[in-house]
Amino acid sequence: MPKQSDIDRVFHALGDPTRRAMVETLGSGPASVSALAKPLGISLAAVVQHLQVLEESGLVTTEKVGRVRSCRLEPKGFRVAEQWIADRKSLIERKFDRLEALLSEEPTPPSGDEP
Amino acid sequence: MPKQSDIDRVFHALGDPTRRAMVETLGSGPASVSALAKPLGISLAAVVQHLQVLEESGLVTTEKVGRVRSCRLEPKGFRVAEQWIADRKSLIERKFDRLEALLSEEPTPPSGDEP
DNA sequence: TTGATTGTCAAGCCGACGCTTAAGTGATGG
DNA sequence: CCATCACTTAAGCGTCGGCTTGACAATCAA
Repeated sequence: MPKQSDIDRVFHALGDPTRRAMVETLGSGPASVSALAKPLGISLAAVVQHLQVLEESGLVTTEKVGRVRSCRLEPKGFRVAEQWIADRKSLIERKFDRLEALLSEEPTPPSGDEP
Repeated sequence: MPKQSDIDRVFHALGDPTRRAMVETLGSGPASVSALAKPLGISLAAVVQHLQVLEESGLVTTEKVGRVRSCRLEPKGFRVAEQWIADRKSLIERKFDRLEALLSEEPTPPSGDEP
């Protein structure tokens, strides 16, 4: 089970549109820092800062070979976010089910109480 | 398909730990503004501000009856976030599959090209 | 009506965050 | 070796976001 601080880090990381754009770029395969920077129109330094956040959140891993750092998506962080959302959704739907059961007043309810 | 601005709003809303705590509270059923404020230890005004963000993101709906505003989770916003994450994850896993295919050098590959 | 409850609005404070520039490091190519 | 490339680090700047306080509804109970 992921710790609270893991959840905090992942959602904080995904909260920024620039970082999400980087994640989307990485969706089509590993990329270097400058390749990530190009479509964003911001400085390399800014990208590096975002990468640090993404790495600490477990959404991205990087590996430096020679003078280029290669970045790729990491499933771990995504599972954390996915799980949290799935948990909330299941709660909503459980309520919905109960509501439906109440509203639909079936002709043959579990325990008939109509006249 | 959700618009970019929808995605922005949802992830921005979920990016704040206080708002996520509110969502978790609402997981066990609808609650009033002051009920939401109690476990957080912040002012009512702050909670109302967070509620505005949550409502604009489609994660929460509220309805005022009498002098109490009742807040509940709304599936719509969650689907937006879930979808975005699922999309990224599918990309990661697709890569993984291809990698496995390459690494495992099957004895009977789809199109044999060995000597 | 009076008073308490429940929430809303406006203003302002302040720390966190995203970004920039500038200077520095290490690998690579000629 | 020297220049270039691909980052990295540090410092600083401006804005945004979360929170508070205080004044102001609106509703309910006695």
